[in-house]
Amino acid sequence: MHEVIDIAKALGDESRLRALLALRDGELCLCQIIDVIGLAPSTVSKHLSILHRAGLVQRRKEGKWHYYRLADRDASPVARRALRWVTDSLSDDPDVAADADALERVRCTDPVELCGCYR
Amino acid sequence: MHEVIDIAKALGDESRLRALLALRDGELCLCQIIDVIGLAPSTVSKHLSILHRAGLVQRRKEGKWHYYRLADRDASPVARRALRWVTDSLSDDPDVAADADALERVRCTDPVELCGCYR
DNA sequence: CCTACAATTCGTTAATTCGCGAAGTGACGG
DNA sequence: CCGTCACTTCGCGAATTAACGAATTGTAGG
Repeated sequence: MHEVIDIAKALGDESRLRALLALRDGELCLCQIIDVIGLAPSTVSKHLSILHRAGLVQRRKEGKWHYYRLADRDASPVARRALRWVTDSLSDDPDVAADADALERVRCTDPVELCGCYR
Repeated sequence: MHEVIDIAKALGDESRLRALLALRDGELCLCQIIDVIGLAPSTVSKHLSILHRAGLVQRRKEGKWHYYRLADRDASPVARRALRWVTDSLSDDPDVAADADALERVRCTDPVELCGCYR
């Protein structure tokens, strides 16, 4: 019961949905997500940690960068199904499409250069 | 996007999940749901209206009774899928099973007698 | 009519949540 | 070491939400 509640709560926020959908095409460093979402680093970090605790997202540290990706394969059946629900439901969403455009630009940028989310 | 958010928010609450699952086996009058959930009538009414606005539940008035049922067939594809997600995910949940037991007793009671939720 | 009853709406309070900036961690590069 | 950078944790206000009881709506029976 609580797993479902945690997942549903995690999905009940626009910023978190946008972050999730941004991860649809592969893992991202937090600063890239910050760039797409456009909120304060601490805020985005918290959102991702909520998604992580709900089992929707996995993290990987590499040096000072923290990479996030959809849990997908490693997720529980309940989480995996929730993930498919949101990604399918929002595949044609205009906001998600706009984020995808922004992401494309972000992906073409040198990661080191990109992490100017603090500047 | 907003449909997904409304649905996810509606599902991110224990009382609402319990109410939804109680409707799994067919429509119920509000007072029956109140009896199962065990919260104040005004609170349960509000929960059901949230589920209704999210498109997860439908209402039907008959005299002074208001019956609720899962939207299922009449729901949008997004809502229908969410409904299947929760009902499947919680099919073995102990709390839901306990509510189902309570419901069985409720269903065997004369509806007129049962609506003593205010007494 | 008038009362009783099912349900909803309203107003309030307590708890949770979202956002931020400031301070703290931990890794890398001089 | 020391500073810098990426990120997280902490602590705070503002906004949202869950719960209740009181008041309101609407239907059915005396």
